[in-house]
Amino acid sequence: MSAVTLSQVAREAGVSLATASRVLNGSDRRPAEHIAERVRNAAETLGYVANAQAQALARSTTGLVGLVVHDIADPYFSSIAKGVQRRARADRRQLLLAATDGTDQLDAVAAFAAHRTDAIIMAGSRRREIDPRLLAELTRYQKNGGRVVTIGQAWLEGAGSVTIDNRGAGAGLTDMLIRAGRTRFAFLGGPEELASAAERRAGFYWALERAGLTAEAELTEGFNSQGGYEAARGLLERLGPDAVRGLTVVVGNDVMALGAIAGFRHAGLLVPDDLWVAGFDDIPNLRDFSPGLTTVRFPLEQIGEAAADIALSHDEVRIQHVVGEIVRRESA
Amino acid sequence: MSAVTLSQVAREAGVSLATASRVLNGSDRRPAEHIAERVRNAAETLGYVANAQAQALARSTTGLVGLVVHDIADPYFSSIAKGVQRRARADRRQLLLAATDGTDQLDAVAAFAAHRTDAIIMAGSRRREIDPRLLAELTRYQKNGGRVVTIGQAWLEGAGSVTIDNRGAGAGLTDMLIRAGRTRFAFLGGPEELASAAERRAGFYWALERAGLTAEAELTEGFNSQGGYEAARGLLERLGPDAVRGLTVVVGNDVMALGAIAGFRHAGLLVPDDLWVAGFDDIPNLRDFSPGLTTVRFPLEQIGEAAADIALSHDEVRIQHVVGEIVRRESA
DNA sequence: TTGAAAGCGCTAACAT
DNA sequence: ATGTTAGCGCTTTCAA
Repeated sequence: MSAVTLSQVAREAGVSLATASRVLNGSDRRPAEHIAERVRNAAETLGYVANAQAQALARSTTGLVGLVVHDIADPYFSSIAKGVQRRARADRRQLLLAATDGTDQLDAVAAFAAHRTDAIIMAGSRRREIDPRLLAELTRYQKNGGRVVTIGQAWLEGAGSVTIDNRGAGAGLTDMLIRAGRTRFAFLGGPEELASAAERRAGFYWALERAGLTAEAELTEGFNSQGGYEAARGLLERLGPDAVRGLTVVVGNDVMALGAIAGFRHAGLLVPDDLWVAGFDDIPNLRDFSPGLTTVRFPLEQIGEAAADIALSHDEVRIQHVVGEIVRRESA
Repeated sequence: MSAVTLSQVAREAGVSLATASRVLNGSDRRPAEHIAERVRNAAETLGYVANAQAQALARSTTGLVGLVVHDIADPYFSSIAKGVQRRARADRRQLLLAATDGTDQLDAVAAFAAHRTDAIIMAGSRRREIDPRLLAELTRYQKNGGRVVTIGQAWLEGAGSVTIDNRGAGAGLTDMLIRAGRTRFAFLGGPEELASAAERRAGFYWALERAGLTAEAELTEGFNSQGGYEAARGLLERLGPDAVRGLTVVVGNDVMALGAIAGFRHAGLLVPDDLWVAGFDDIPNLRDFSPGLTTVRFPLEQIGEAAADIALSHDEVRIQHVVGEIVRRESA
């Protein structure tokens, strides 16, 4: 990575380092136009590309923002990432992306801290019990002037946040279904350590209880398509096809719900003919799916943008709350 | 972004800067264990986090790899990104991600060059006619020691590449369909400037021609779900529902194919009852889709990994060719 | 084995 | 308005 340096440009243009810096890399002081011209020409002919590392060192700010997601191939996270990216680019910031597959959030945060990102956005599924080392790392990062924004819940003191009303979504969705006349329910959820999974489940039970109903079954699997598939098969195994017929199955998220529908279908049960299924998020690929999945919409890209906005804003740390919107389609 | 510096650690430990550097941030020279211990303790109590920018400046290598995609929310690209990320992490590299929405690849590359990424992976849809400024920027980047890897086609001299056999896939898929007895075809494709779109289309026509067949229609729309939907509606408008019935519709990629199927469905035409549809890529969310989509599988995550592998490998630039595998499902 | 010191490329006081 | 120069935090050669 050798490259043309500023001083080479300065020499070529016959000006000082400082002048070259001023014309090439913004400054409030504007050198005379004829000299600026000379510098620009020199830069052009030499092929100068500013060294962001050196600038970062000198300016003590990197223009980097870090995003931690669980799985970038999951439409939930990739939609959020798209929003973050868009907002970051509007500010000419670069995005450092880490996909953690769940475990090594700590590594990712440490790497971001080392790279002195100006902000870190945590979209990774928050575990209910947060690794104290992760907490310590983030806290230190904040103490050093870094801004952190959490998506989902506001689980870090001093951090900005875009909170998602998972519990309300679970309750609202279930409630709507009950009012639509449904009485027989089951829940397929993700690991209870995932806060969002746990909250959606809690909302589900809260609505059920309020209506004097009880769930006929609950299964827990991975918070992904495969998990949904397995949960569906597990439900069938546990209850038998006859009992599953007529059930309204609330599933922890859309990706998992699609997997569950596939699982039921492979067992010969069709949604919405034999049973009903609903999910959460309203991920973009739902659009092409048939039957249309009843779900609770969270505007994922906007959530990403909002998180980036908080991360990049210079005023006080904000917490923004997002409430889902129930979208009724054919599946339930 | 103030933070504890190495010299603070060195002072605290009562050793020189050099020694502290050697124990904390790897080196072939290993200080005595008892002194290393002291340094590590000092770093721990002070909360030292190495400054990657400073290290980059001193070492003249950043440990960054840049990835340019078209749309990170598109499963094609997010799957590739997942593979790249995985491989990068195995090398403890950080991933700089840019989503370009098609146009500003140049900006993205310039930013990566400024950040002195060790490598740049271009997964963005390559336009047939490459912006000469983009070419110039990448060439300069290479001249300065940066490695670039292109995914799709090998369109940059001196760059590594994971090439995708789009033409072969188009021909193979169509050929298979013809041998299965299909005679009436249509093609729904993406913009002709996109190299992959154009190649798949070329393969389609090549196979058709060889069999003495001609396409009954061809439409071009956006290379995404929405484009597929519109193309389907357009096809219906052009040919009328009766002529569309019995058609085998080859679509430029899976995302677009799913959109097309939805478009047909909304018009009352069901796949595979009324017509057939096939796509390309075998994106992961196909798994839950019904009817199962006949497609040509390209191992997206592996392609990403391979690209990263070439980008990070120290030996000569490699070009790896990936041939698709036809996956026959219910849709065609 | 350990330390001193010269950079790495740039910015921003401070001088002129 | 332009130039000089002292860092920014770290690595690495060269001496000790």
